[in-house]
Amino acid sequence: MPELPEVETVARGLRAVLPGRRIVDVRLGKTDFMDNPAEIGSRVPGSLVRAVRRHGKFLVLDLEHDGARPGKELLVVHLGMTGQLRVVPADAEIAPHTHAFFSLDDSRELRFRDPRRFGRMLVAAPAEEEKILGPLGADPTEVGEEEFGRRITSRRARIKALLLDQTVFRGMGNIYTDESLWRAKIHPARLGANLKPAEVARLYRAVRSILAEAIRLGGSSISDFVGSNGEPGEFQIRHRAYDREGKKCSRCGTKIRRMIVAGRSSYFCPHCQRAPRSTRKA
DNA sequence: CGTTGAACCTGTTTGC
DNA sequence: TGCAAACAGGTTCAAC
Repeated sequence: MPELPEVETVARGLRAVLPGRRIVDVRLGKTDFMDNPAEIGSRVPGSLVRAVRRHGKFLVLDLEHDGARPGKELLVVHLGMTGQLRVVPADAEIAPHTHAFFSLDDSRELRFRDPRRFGRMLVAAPAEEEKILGPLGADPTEVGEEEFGRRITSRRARIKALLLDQTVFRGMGNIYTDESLWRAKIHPARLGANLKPAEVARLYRAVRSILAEAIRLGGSSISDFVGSNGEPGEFQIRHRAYDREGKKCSRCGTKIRRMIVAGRSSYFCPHCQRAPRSTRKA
């Protein structure tokens, strides 16, 4: 669920409360989704949170130790499918599947909850950042139109696969990919290299406007997404394609269809988004 | 290069 | 009603 707008929502929420706070204690539950749980337990306590950043779907907390053993650390978190990061009073009830507790110096706690444990968490030295986040592609909210087009038209993979590929663009997931393709009137099975300039231009505008609006509305809450303050997002009410199989396209009235593209459920309007010859009929 | 399917794990929805 | 299958915002890896 957490795609770029949801992770951005969490990042903004954490940014409002964490910088300047000290993490005084760390307690861990299940740790099978952590790269180095023992290191998290030993290297995070005592650190000061300097900044909160988002890189694609990754969240990065810049930590700094002062005193006896000064140094910087990065706490890297990926929310996977069902991950949540929330700041709550230290005595708040513990929700099921809460696997990490970071006690703060203001009687509150940063908690990580993840029922499916598809998330990821690790602590790393700043020098390791490039190795971890370097492979990620361009941020779709910052990329220029020219580079956006180049990354698409230079490839013969399906546009859906390209938008989902985190080494092409970082942050898009199944929801925003379908919403963007619907708005741009492009079928998910089209090949990147076959998109015409006008289509690339439409897609560029669609991606950027969809992501911007989703961020503005705090992301999409399909079943359980909440921001760091526990508030759900509201963009799901604006969905025009995702999870709308059988419902009418809001542009033309044709029923939205679902098909598997790039291994993922893909929702599209068969009238507005014409299929390429390769997949037509069947 | 590009595609497909399975795996990771738990919870919810759907179908018979 | 009840149980099993299908499905879910993500990523990664093997096989073709």
